[in-house]
Amino acid sequence: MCTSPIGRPREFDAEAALEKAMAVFWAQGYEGASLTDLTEAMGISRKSLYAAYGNKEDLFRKALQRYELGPGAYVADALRAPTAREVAMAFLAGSARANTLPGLPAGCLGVQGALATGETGRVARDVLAAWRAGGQGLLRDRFRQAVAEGDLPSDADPEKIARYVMTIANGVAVQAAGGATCEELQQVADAALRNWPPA
Amino acid sequence: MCTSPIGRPREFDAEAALEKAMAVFWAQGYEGASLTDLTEAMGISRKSLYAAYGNKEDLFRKALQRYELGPGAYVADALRAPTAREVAMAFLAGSARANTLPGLPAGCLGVQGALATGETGRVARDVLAAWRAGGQGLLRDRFRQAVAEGDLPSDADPEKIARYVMTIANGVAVQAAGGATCEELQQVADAALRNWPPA
DNA sequence: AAAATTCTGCACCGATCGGTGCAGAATTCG
DNA sequence: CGAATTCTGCACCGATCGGTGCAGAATTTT
Repeated sequence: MCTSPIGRPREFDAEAALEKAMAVFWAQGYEGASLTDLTEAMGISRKSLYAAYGNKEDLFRKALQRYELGPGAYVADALRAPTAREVAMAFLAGSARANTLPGLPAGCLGVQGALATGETGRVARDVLAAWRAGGQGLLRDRFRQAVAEGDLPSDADPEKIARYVMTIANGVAVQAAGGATCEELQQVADAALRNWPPA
Repeated sequence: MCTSPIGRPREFDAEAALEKAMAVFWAQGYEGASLTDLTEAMGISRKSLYAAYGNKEDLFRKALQRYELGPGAYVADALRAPTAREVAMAFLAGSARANTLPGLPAGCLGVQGALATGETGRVARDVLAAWRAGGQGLLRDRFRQAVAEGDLPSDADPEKIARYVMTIANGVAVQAAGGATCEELQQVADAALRNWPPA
């Protein structure tokens, strides 16, 4: 058995470096983040990056996972709220907050990362589109459960409600990228959920 | 006096070619649209492009202006509606339609074009961010007028209402890029304006 | 000590980028 | 006709891209 592999041990914190990479992708998008940008932010050499994370696309996928567990954790939190309305409120409030975190890029990695790209960024764009669609699916499932529980009226359409909520969140991300503050975005979220269910 | 300049006349329709360029920028973003993509879609040579439009950045600016007069004309139309609520409704309905036009890219040029880019696309990104902010300002001014006319209550905040409406429109653009249909987006718009004013 | 592994850092690869120069044909003026 | 202008198309520029190879030092194991 071997407690640690033979050879010189890794000198950098792989998790901390991944967090730096996440921030770069977040701020500059997949294609806008060059390997030089990434390695400089992560404080490691090109070779170390490839040895530790694979290639740029692999690094991006890992950064997206890191985003889900860090700044994007509000999604999972919101889904645990007791009622559908509270789910929606927590989701939008979390979105407003996560899109305006001090010290981190404004907006949402899932929006900023690769809405439109050239051919080289097609995979990243598809990954993010699927990621956003997945999140919307989670909301829909949660609202379906609410209908089953009587928390939402039986004629409510979970799909439409999920799309409504996610559309606001997407708009919030774009607004944040343009400089809107958390407070301003929270007001938008409040207004969007003034009557419930929305559809 | 000279009715036409000396020399061989231009063989392509500059307006039609600009429309093609607009579609390419719309679908692929500023950086994602290479000169080869553009010239192939426009059906002209590289040299003709530079002679007729300047450089890539100039072409992008002209394409954005073309967008305002074509697919984006719903904004100006909506602003002419008689009441604030009708302005908002027309704006969101037009947004839903313009983001899902058959034969043209899904989404909004102002969103797709350059949310996040590398250094080379910084100018384009700033142009688009300013463009979106400008549109929001137009809404705000229109809502200010509505307050002055008594169409909106005197305690209504035109700035907040404009931001609310624009956030929905931004979210609609992202949704459309992900494949949402016009009908689905219209339902979102309906829900967002169910109670009025929203804030 | 010897082997194994990872480190840093630089040079280099082929590909693509935006943009330009040049040659030769085409067309319209005086 | 000759001058002027724009056309097409290809080759080329320097820069940057993602990714790799290599050399030599460092640090761990057996």
